[in-house]
Amino acid sequence: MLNERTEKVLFAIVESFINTNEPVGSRFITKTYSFNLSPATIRNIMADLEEFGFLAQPHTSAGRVPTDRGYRFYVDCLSRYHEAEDAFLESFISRLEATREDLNGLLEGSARTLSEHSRYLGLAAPMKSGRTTLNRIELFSYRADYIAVVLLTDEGPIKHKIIRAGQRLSPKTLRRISDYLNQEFSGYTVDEIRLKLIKEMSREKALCDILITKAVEICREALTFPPGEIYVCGFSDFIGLPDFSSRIREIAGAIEDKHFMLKLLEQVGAEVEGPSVLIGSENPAKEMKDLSLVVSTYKQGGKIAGSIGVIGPTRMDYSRAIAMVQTAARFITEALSR
Amino acid sequence: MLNERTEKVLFAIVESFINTNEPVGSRFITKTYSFNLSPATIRNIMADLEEFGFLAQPHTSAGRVPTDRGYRFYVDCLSRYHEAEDAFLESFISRLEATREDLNGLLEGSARTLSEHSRYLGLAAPMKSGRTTLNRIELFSYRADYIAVVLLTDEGPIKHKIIRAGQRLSPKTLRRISDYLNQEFSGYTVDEIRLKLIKEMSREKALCDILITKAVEICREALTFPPGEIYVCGFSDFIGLPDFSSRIREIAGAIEDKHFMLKLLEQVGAEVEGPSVLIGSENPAKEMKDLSLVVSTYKQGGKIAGSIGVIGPTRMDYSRAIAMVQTAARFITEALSR
DNA sequence: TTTAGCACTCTCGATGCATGAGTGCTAAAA
DNA sequence: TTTTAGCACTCATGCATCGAGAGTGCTAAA
Repeated sequence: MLNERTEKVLFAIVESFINTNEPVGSRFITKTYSFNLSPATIRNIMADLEEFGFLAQPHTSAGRVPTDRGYRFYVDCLSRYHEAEDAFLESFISRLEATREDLNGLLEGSARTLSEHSRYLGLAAPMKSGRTTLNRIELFSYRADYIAVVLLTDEGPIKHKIIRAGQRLSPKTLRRISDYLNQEFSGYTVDEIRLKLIKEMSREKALCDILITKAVEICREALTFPPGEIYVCGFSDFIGLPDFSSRIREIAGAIEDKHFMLKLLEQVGAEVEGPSVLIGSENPAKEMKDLSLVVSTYKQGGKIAGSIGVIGPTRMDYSRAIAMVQTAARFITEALSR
Repeated sequence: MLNERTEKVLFAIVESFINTNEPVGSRFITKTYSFNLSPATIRNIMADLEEFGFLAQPHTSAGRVPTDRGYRFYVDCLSRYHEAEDAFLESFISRLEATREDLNGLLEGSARTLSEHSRYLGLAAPMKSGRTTLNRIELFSYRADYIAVVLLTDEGPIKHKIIRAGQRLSPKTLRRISDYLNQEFSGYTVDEIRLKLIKEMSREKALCDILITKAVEICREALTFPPGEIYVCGFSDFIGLPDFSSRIREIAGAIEDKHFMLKLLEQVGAEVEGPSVLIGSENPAKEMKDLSLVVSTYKQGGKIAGSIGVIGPTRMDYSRAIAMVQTAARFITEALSR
């Protein structure tokens, strides 16, 4: 559909726009790149590219600006001949290393590193809690009639919750309850446990064992998680980008909404292996219509354990962003598997 | 210094500016309030107020705008004859009630309620972790050579941390270590424990008890907390306020910096009882120079346990804000003491 | 097929001008 | 002595105009 020369020009235009954030004109291209073509020729090519929907003009007599389709072409090109600037990645990785020792902070640290190096928004989130595997569950009595439930998951992050017991339970009872829960449920994912709980409830009725009833009850309540964690870093740099200004409010709202962000990450990263890129209107949510998203999943024990990525303006530096997200994902995967 | 009429005019001007966010002129005042004075008289009064530093003019022929000193006067007036609109507070309190059941989410819920009702930034933070009282400490082995430490505090929030043990410890050893730690340290504040640890370290050397050595080591590491929690809600509404636009970047940066915010809350709320108000340049930090802060502390068991408040533009609705912060603080205090 | 040349379009910044809101001052009224 | 009416003055704002500059599309020549 496009000959090689046309592709090169398109690539150059997208690249220029990413760097300058100004509509790029025909003369600029001839000066900056050595195609050995006159501006007039470039103009002809540009007209073609506009016709095909890769470029757009903000107004007559302005230069051209990439459309989402233009970016898409650019990104697809990148993945071919892109090995990323090693020198840069070096510093990025060494910064990531700092987060390794602290399993708690691994995700947050990665998100922060990502945002600091890209100046976009850094994101990290473990998979929907339903898929995490329960490693251990512990119960302590707390205050008069509360129970503190601590869930250790295989994926690293601990979750805790304080729930109301309704009555005072002796340490011994608690221990027996937690022993029972551990024996029954550890090693299963939260989703599986939910299923088992339902079965358990019918069996329990037959047994009429008050201890088990209590245990099941506690477990049920402990598994109703709050929104779920997500780490979002780099807000201030991101919000200061000249690209939005007008829509700041709306965008800030979307970013602040953790449910929204989690859903987004989940939808995008769910099944794909490497980093995937969503450009502008390719995004499922309209709040994101002039933002782009680069996400990758990380794994643990062969299973997808969560996702990590960046959000930037559509004219983001995809080359770097992709390299960074990929590196970060590999890094986390590796850190988790030690 | 100011006669009663002058004070009333000043009050009216500040109030008008808070409502309209426009420099207020003499005619506007005569129309809106019934002082039965001509614009000319109001102008004279305004000139006096400007001379005293309560008002300022953005430029000749603009109306007057309150200075920080003007706001200060206004706020001091408020505290005299202000009981707040009960109808509004009613809905606020009922919204707060929803957060009561969940001790985990109490602070976050309050911050969110605060921000939703004020449209400013809602803040909540427990006191510097040094002052929290350790209720219980629990250890589990996790993975090969990690230990998950769970600290239950009297104040409600649980803290957890995963630390590297350096070697595999049997459940039995762990239990003995945690028994020892609980026996020695529960009931003390984190600061006190740090002190005790130092003493312990010298004693331990004498005893040469490898178990105690290990215990002390673990405890030391577990007590080095990350930044500390702070809940900040309502970013998007706040950032959308017309007052900043230009300084968004700087302000967003300050807000995102948790260390900064914690320090701010601590400095301000530290010792005072009721809600305290810092207006514009009264703030210790220059990033906050055209923001105002309304903070109050909440208590638990008679001790100050943390602070809660809102941040808004200097022209914020102080009357409402103060009432809300006060109510929220009382609410939390009450919820914690049940 | 490429390119030079040219007319055309549109943005952007500067300039000038009228308008209106608001002030300060002065002198008269209360 | 205090209040007010009147008036001259200031300044931001909006609007229209204008020229410069950047960039385009088209045509005709290379």
